[in-house]
Amino acid sequence: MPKRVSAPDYCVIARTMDVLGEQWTMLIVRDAFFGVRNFDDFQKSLGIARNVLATRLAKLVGEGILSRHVSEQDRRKVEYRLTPKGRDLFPLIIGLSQWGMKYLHRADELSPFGIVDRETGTPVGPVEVRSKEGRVLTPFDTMVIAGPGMTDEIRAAIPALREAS
Amino acid sequence: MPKRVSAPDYCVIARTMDVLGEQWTMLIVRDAFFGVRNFDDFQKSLGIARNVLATRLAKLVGEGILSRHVSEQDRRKVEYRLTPKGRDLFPLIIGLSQWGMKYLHRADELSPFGIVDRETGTPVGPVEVRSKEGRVLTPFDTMVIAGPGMTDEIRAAIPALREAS
DNA sequence: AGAGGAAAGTTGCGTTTTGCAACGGACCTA
DNA sequence: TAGGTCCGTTGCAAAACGCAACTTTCCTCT
Repeated sequence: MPKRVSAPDYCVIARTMDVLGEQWTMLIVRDAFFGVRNFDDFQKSLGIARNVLATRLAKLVGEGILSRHVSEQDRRKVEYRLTPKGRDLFPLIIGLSQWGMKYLHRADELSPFGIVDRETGTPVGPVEVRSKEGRVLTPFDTMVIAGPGMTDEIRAAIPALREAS
Repeated sequence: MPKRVSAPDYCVIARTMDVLGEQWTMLIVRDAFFGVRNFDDFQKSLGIARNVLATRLAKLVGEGILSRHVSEQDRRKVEYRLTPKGRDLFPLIIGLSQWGMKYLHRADELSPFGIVDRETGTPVGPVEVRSKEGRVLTPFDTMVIAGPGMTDEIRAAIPALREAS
């Protein structure tokens, strides 16, 4: 068991990173979205060390993001499939790919693949933050406010949040 | 210099994870969105080791996600601020927090803070994948298709993509 | 039934990264 | 000038990772 990287966990983002933030984890999830199911296919696709892959898959299964099924046809094979909880990572995977496409993709490169709306065949739209009414929001259009669980301890930890109290 | 974790980089998600996927990085970015600016504030807020924080900040600056400014008033202080490239991580940060809120937040817990639309004061809406026309898309509503840069090598690496060619 | 091979991990070992805490240099304040 | 603040750096121990060989279970072919 890897040591827990104890960032203060009053913020759900810190907890999320405890679950998803280890090396390789998001790439394994990406592969799962792309239809990869078996141990060896993950391993070959990623070039990850087998022991690390075993550890990561076990954690993802433990967290309920992947489920583990022994194949009926060939009981040597194990299938890892996204659970609903795992499928809810879809916007994050798409968001990562869009950010990377915008900033990490050289203009002269050709994309090896794309993710499209099955109905129209056109690429999915940009993942955005919106207001309840559907307006697209930038960071400047939002603010952090204290909730009912705010404590002095947390206020002390993130002085920048003071204004938000 | 940390060794590069060379996942095959034909996929922009892999490259993105090379930039953002190290431990602590997204938490540093989160803090930056929350208004944290200075070295010691990052360090105290996260409880991260100082040497690792120094390494991460240097990388984020090198990648153009944060910019580094020496304060005019007090030249000991250094300010790290999000660049436009960094601000474009907004949907990812919000997406992480929403996923965590849905799956990692106990029902009996009180939220210490929330992110709201500055105009209406209401929480931001869910980060979703949408079609060009605005329909919300699940993974089942989308598919992966081969692009102009698809090669046999890549097809071999991700057999599950075969159907997509 | 037996040989060969495929699939999913496991183990041992050397390298790399992280955590910790003390230290250093530059700068500000009194 | 003395003391304190802020941003890192350094040295060392502990943990995680990469590599590659190995084990186990099960399938296939003869």
